[in-house]
Amino acid sequence: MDEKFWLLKNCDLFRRLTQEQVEQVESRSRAREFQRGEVIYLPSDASNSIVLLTSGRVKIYHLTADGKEAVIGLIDPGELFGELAVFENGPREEFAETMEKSTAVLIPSELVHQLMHDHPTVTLGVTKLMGLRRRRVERRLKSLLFRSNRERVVYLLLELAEKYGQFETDGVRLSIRLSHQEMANIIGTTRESVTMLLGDLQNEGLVRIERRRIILRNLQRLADSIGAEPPQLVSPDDFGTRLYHQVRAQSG
Amino acid sequence: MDEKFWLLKNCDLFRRLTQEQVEQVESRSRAREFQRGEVIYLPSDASNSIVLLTSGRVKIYHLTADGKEAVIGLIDPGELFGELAVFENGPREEFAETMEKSTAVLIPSELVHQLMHDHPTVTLGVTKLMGLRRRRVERRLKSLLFRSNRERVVYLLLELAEKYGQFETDGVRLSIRLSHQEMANIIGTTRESVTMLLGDLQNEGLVRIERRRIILRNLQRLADSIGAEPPQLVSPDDFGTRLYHQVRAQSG
DNA sequence: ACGAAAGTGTTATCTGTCTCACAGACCGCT
DNA sequence: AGCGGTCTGTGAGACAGATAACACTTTCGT
Repeated sequence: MDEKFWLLKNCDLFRRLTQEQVEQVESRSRAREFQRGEVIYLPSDASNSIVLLTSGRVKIYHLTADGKEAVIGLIDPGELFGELAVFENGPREEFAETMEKSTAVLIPSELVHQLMHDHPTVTLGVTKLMGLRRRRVERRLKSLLFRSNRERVVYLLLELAEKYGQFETDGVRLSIRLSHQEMANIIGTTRESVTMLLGDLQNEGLVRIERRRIILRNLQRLADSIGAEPPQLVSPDDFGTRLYHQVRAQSG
Repeated sequence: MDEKFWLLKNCDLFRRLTQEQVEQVESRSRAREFQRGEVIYLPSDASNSIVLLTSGRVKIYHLTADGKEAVIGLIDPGELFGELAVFENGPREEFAETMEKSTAVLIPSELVHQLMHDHPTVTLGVTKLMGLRRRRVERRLKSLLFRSNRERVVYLLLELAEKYGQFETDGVRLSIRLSHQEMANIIGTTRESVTMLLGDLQNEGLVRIERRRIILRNLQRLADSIGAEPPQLVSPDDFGTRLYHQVRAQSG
């Protein structure tokens, strides 16, 4: 079996399909490799397929009139994106761009449509996906409205910890590397402010930065400092990550 | 037939149900009237039902640590809300509060669950709803990140025009009345700034304000002034509004 | 391993927005 | 019609954050 589709078979959404249906999805989808910084789709594209990321990382963003990137979300291996295509086939509204070398499977939206029609679990899965992602965006919205830059940075760190945090002896290490500019694009501020604020947090002993890796020394104290709940860390062997490493082990 | 449920029968989501099923929904749901400013649910509530607004207007918001309302969205008659309850029955995250005297039907989420199971169209409807609302939030997010207060106000006006705008001889009138404070809570700024900026826009001839009603003199010019697309106005006889007036005519 | 490109750290200056404070307008009630 | 409460308008002062400009460091491709 083609290893490129390994993830497909095991993706939440398609797990319950019959062998036959999986083969149909495989045959009608195409896998593609993208270099770092390549655009997977852009706003003027007709949205006739949804995308499953199999390795790498993707950012979804809008471009403002003066050329700034307003990042809406990050996508990790095992996650679907561009799924609004299921309902509309007009142009999309956002950019999807790889942040590192990545591979993705493009699934025609008619196919998904058909699967949803035949297979209630698929529909349910899509609904759940939308719901979860919507909640994520709503949380982001609330953590930006009325918030100072410091609060935004801390929120971002906590949010990242939830998804990428790994417990270590001296705190929680974020297994993702973002440039200050990229962080600024997520929280709507400038690169300089991010630099300064991370410096402050380091001086206060709340975080430590070593070779562009961020370690949160004390999750609780960090959360307290902005009156938020400390996040529930997703265990490092969660679904997406597990698959990711398995696939890498196979292909490496 | 109980007039309170008239909307239920004709709501997008339930339109395709059998007579029997509609009756089931009716019998297991309860309609309630709320005064202006009443809270329909709050974050600590268990989310065991979803809500259909039949008249009035509701705001969905989060409360920040220092007591500010971060408004996530407005709900109009015919719209469902609190629908994330379908997936989780932990506590909710937001407040739902009426902005005027309203009536709403509370539908137990197990019931919706069951309907979704039996009736693929219902699932599809819920999915569509989630997707659309997510897109709305994402647009909001992008129109707040990196945006000055002026841009935010203009965005808000354009967004309101899309939903509440009615063509008149001298421009587009917004058929919704929001206080400056309420607008500020939507775009994450202060009441004073909204007052000033609306004043500016009026001086520039872009809007006119008469007795708390806002008229956008020139949609195109307004949109141009912040490098945005002028919105596609939903015709005033759209689904929700139409039903709203029908119901009011019946009960009046 | 080297050089170019990308990312970081830091400063001085300038500007938009928040805060606080108050006066006046309007609105809904009885 | 009148009154109380909620909204609107405006200004002065303080401050967070944007901007711009630069030196330094790290990373990555070949």
